[in-house]
Formats: sequence, structure tokens, C-alpha cells
Amino acid sequence: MLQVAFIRNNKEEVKERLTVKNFAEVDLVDEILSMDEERKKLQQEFDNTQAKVNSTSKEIGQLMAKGQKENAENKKQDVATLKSSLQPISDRLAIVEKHLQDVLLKLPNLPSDKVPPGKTPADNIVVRAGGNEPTLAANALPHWDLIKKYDIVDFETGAKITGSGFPLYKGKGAKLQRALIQYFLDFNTAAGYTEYLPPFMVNEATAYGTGQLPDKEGQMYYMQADNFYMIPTSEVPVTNIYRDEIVKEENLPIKMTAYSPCFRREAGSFGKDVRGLNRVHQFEKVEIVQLVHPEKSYDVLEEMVNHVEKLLNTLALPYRILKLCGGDMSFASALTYDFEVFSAAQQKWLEVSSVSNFETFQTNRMKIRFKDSNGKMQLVHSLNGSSLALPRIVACLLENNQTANGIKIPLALQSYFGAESI
RNA sequence: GGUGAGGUGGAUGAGUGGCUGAAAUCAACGGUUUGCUAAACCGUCGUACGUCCUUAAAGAUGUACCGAGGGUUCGAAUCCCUCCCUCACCGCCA
Repeated sequence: MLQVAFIRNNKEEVKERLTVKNFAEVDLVDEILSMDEERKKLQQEFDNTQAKVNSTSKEIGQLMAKGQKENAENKKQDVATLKSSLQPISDRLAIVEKHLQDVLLKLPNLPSDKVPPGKTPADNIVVRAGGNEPTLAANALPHWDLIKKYDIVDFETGAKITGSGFPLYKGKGAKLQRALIQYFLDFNTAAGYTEYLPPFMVNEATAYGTGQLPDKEGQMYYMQADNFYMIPTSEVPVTNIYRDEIVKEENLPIKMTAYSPCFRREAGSFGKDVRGLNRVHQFEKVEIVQLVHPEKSYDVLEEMVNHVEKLLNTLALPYRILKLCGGDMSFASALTYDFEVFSAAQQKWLEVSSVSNFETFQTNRMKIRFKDSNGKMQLVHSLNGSSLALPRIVACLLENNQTANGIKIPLALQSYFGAESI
């Protein structure tokens, strides 16, 4: 959520940058500012009247103490009059504040000035690429055939148990999940990230904090009886660890990592690109999150990108890093790098990580602040990235590493997996 | 699910209708003292939204906030209602 004061002071810039993100309702900015004006006027009126009520009430107390009952009764009348004039003001104020809040929640984050213009994924910029594309045998199979051949993921039974898009991993397939999770977590903690295992359901306040609500309401599984949401990523519970906290400046950066299953309804995204592990409703992911000093967030973003790149390199998969254009960025992000791996049998790039700087967009909602050296309150910046999401890594790994003698497990993973191949 | 006890500032904790935005202690910060550390002493020490003043910082001032939301009252941390959460015990249970 953007800060009203910032919008007030940078109106034209805000509009311009929202346009970069292809945000259609730029007029909301003017609406916000006029509502904020009204809010301030009402607040002032309310405060002044309330101040009179308070001081008069104090006088009444003193008069009562002196036994001047009649004077006190007169003052009571005064207060009653004041209060009746107060009611409509506070009613109106509540409406304006609520409306202002609702509209503010609709505004996406501003893209940073480093964001390239563009509308579709085709406008994203390839920053760099690495790894080597394998040359596969003529009879190479896509991963949805490989998982059957080796009997490691059973979609049909997953669908029987729950529904489509809920894979049932089996045998070495299950162990590969466990090995990847363990390996990723170890890799992250070695880089100074503290490991967490968070709740997999969150309440409403938490879902608002990271921006899932109200923007992505329909994308989360919802438990009506308890008003909980299944997490779409561990970013949600992990970033909220520090909600409503004032952290010490010297404790920044705060670096956290967590494994969790991720639940996504993926409403409206059926059709192509959903075969096999390419798009599922439940998947495993290891996430990294940082809360940092605002001056450092863009350096940290690069650091996180390098971290993920290093991890991908150890898996020896062909990858590329994209800087997302304005039109392809998520609601809450100011700058995002996507990582894609090349799935050789599908001849297709698959997204396996998204590393973003949210600046103060999330922390303003969550009120995660620190007191700077001048004693002023400032919002910290939040960043996160996948390190890494499993299904597409597995898809790519199966396809690219298939041989006549089975599927080769990358060296870095072998000690976790306990074998050199499937 | 049941019963009981609770939720007050960074922490402990006092506070049962006006003198309480909140005692006291600890922590933290600044200073004095000091060979260093420690101790002692002095001072500062919540957040948000406004207003005034100012180039700004600082300062002054108003309002709100003692789990959340309502209510009673001239006046609520304090009384009443609803909800949430924590702890203990019981029940159920991986």
C-alpha cells in the first residue's frame, strides 16, 4: 500500500509510474487526494469539538467536587449539545476513512525507475543466461511420460484423493522432493538465512499484510469455518512474523528462509501449459525473505538474484534471468527478476523463481518500521524470492537429465538423494 | 468442546469512574564521575493523525490508542455486552 503523504507530495510522478505498470485506473489517485483532504478537514473539526467536550467534562468534575451542582448541570447541557454535533462528523469521518483505505488497497505498488516499459511477457528483458542445454536423444520424453515410466508421481491417484493438480509423489519421486527441500534450505541457511517452518494457514490480517488480500482473494483456498486461508507461498506467514513491530536498525537486514507447501487455486489459468508438473494446485517451495534498510534494498535484490543463480548453477540446469517489464509485474512488486529453466523435452522455458523488491508496499501494510539515526520512524523494505520452487525444477531435471540408464541426479543433490540416478 | 484465571508502554508490573497517556522497577539512550570496566548520580525514554511555528531540525499544541469492537456516563484502562487471544486443568485426539 502506498503512503498517502507520498502520493500527496508526488502526485504526477505517482500517476506516471502507475502508467508504466499499465494500471488502468489512474484517476484513483485524484480520488485518494480529495478524500484525504476531506478526511483532514473532518478530523480537525472532530478534534476541536472533542477537545471542548474534554475540557468541559473536566470542569464538571471540579464543580461537582466543590459542590456547585447547578453549574455542573448547566455544563452537562453544553456537553450534550457538543456531542450531538460530534456524531454526524464522526460518522462521516468513518465513512471517508474506510473509503480512502479501500481505494488505497486497490493501488498497486509503483514500479521502480529500473523497470523496463512493456505490456506482455514478450517485453521482458533477458538479463543473462547460463548452463548448457542438453542434446537429447530422438526418443526423449517429456516429464509427464518420464514420471510414469519411473513410477514417481501419480496424478491419477492424487486426483482421486483430492482433485486434479494435486500430485501424489511416490518412492524416489517423494524422496527427490525431500532431498531438494533439504538441499535448498541448507544452501540458504549457509548464506545467513534463518530457517523457519511456518503455519500453512493464515488469518485475514496476515493475508492483507503481504498484499494477497484483497487483490488475490479468489486465488487462495479459504477455510470458511475458521476464516483461514491456505498459504500460496511461505512469503505470507514469514514476512508477517514482523508485522506491527518496530525493529532495531542494527538488526537489519533480517534474512529468513522457509519451506512450505504452496496452495493455489489457479482459477482461470486452465488450458495450455498445465500438463504434468507445469502448473499444479499444491507444490513445494523454499522461499527467502529479507527485511532491509531502505537505502540497501536494491543492492540486496541483486544479492538475492546472485544467490538464486548460484543455487541454480549447482543443479546444472540451463537458465535465464528476466527483468520483468511494467505490464508483467505483480501487484505488490517494485522490481522483479524471474528465473526460468529450459525444459529440453518440451522446448519451453519454465519459471522457477521470482525475486522481487517490494520497497515499502508490504511493510506499510504491516507497519514494519525502524527508528533511524535521527530518531525518525521509517518503513523497512521487504524482498523475497523463491529459492526454489520444486515442480518445474523437477520437470526440467527429469527431462534434461534423462539417459538410457535412467535419470542422472545432479552432483550437489546426490548426498541428499542417496543415489546418483533414478 | 468444558471450567477457571488473565490480556496495561521494550520487559516486569501498579492502577476499580475525574488529580492516569498511565506509578514503580528493569532494559535502552544521552551526560557527569572514572586508569579501563563496573558502580553511583543526573537527564531522556510510546505510536498514529492533525494544527501552529520553522527553510529544515527542534519546539508548542489538539485528538485517538491500556487485546478488538460496541454500550453506559458530563467523564472509562477502570462499569456492562460481544468477539479474539494467552495460560492452567478436564475431555477428545496425531
